[in-house]
Amino acid sequence: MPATIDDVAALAGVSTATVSRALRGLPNVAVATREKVQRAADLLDYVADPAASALAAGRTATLGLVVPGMGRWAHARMLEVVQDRAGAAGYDVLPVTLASAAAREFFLTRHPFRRRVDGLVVAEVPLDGAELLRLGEGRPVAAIGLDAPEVDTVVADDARGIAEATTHLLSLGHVDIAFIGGGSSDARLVAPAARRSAFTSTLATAGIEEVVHRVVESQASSTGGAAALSLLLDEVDPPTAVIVASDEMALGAMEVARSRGLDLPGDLSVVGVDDQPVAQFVGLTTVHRDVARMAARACDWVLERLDGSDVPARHEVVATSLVKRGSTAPPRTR
Amino acid sequence: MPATIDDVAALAGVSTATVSRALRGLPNVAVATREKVQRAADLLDYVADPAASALAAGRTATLGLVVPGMGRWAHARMLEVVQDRAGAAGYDVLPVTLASAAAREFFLTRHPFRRRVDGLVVAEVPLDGAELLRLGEGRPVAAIGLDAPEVDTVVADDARGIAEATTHLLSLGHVDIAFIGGGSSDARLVAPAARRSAFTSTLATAGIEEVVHRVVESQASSTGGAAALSLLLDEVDPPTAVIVASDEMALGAMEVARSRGLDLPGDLSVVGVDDQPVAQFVGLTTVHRDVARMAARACDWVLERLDGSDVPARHEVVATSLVKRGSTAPPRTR
DNA sequence: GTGAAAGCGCTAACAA
DNA sequence: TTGTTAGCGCTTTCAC
Repeated sequence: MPATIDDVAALAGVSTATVSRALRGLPNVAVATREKVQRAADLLDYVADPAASALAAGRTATLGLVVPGMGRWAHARMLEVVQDRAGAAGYDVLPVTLASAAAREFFLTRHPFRRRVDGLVVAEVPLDGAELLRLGEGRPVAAIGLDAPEVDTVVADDARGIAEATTHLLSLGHVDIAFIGGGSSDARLVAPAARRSAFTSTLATAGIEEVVHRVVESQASSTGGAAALSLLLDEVDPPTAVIVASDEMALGAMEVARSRGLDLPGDLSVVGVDDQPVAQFVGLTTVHRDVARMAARACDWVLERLDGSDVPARHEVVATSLVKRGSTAPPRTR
Repeated sequence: MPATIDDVAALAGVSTATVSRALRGLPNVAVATREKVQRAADLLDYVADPAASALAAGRTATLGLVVPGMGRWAHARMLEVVQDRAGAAGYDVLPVTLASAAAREFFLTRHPFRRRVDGLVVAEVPLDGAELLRLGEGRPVAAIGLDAPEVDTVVADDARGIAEATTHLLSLGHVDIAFIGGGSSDARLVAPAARRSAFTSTLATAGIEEVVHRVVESQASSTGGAAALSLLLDEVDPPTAVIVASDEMALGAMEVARSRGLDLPGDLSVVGVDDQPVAQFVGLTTVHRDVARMAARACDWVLERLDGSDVPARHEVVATSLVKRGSTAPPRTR
């Protein structure tokens, strides 16, 4: 059996309260006492039982991270970042995957996070402000990619990035551009709608009357991207350029184009979103999103509130930028 | 304040012991009583405090997952799979990243998992049998990609896959083949050494005297792959084919080759390892590893032991297979 | 089938 | 500065 606080107290010749104070670095402990306790703890290889601490203190020292899954690079990266920041502050992070509406409903009604985490960051899971508050049950919540005045939020400036991408394609001379959305047209996610409207309004304000454009929706996976582009290529007059809602989808789209014998970027320019490491290595032009920064912000905000900060909800927009690579070029004149 | 077991007991008109039994589905509870308790719990939106349960029962209902990081696709996927299996059995999963030797040392000596998880799966973190046992402290441990007779292990048949890949290149007519390893030549990881020796011995037994080959080591990232290939291409007589220890590294290598004006696969054939989804979309020939299966096995084994099973340590080798795609072709005759 | 009661190992007043 | 003493909210014998 592992040593308990009583063992340490006995060995150090002090009370358990003193051991608790000394080991947690609380003030009002004599230096000599603290050292004595520390030695005893080391000797016994003592580690406080997190469950007992949590029960007594009412804090679990863990943060919840709610994501739609680990399949997308961005979400895995967010976990890394949150683990890092939270870990430095002494918190564990408990990730949870909420992919389906059923899973979300279960979480909202059965409260598996109740008394299990001290605060949570929710990333790109379609939940509105009221739902986030319900999820939080009084604990600090920060959301990534969601629009909720009630809690801290950080979102990427997707609109700006897509507008840039659209302008880029127009300036290359494309007049027939398509947009492939990431499926989840759920209004609670800010990115999908922002991207779509940035695309259409940029084309509209470009003032080029003869620009042809179309918007299709598909699943946010490489398969989804492939399927959507297939549809577009089947049309009588396929687009010469396409903006795709994520790098994963863009890769799927590129593969379909190649397998149909298209020359990239000659026959088709492709733009993605995220700028995951792979994008660089396949030469994909993409809208860079600072995923690490978003995750760090959200995590830090939760930590701050856990530390007693009680400011009104903050909302940050993180800049995006278009990274031009080889997957975009002027359209081949037919 | 959330409802406690006492609230439920009072509302249902029974003792807390009965509530505890009823809600956990234990036997020896009258049907009527169970329903009454369930109704009270629902009404009060009651959820048992995990900390209190853990303290009282001595079980945390959470599994630890130790990985070198979330950056590689394979590890993110393993987390997904373990979350899935463990979740179905009522366990949370607490992932922990152990990248540096310092972090491993900290974990081994400070026991942050003590009383925090009931069992753990360790994936591709360089730890030997004794260290795994230390980490486990009596709890069930399953390891992925490690060689430890003391605990359950599951490894991919990397040797087989690399041998197949090598044979494939030889049969295409390559006589100058290089191997780029994943850096961690740590003997506690089985894959690196297995791959290297499979490569060299396959070439040796091929009996082709004039085959030129070299082995270099680099970091297990796209940057690492790029750097290693750069070195090889700088040599007077660069290889016509290269086997790279992961898909990420392979992508980096491909990018370097292209940026030097090489035609792929004409001037250089590339083979990766893992077969992550992206590999398909960039047409990368690669050694498929059934990551999901390995994770599921490891997780299930831990769960079984938690369930009381006490069989001797099991060791499974999961088959690999070469997936041929466009990144490999006969060498261009110079 | 159900209840009473004794902890699980720690933290946090409150005293001293 | 340190010790005493209640709990924190459950689970689990052991009676009944």
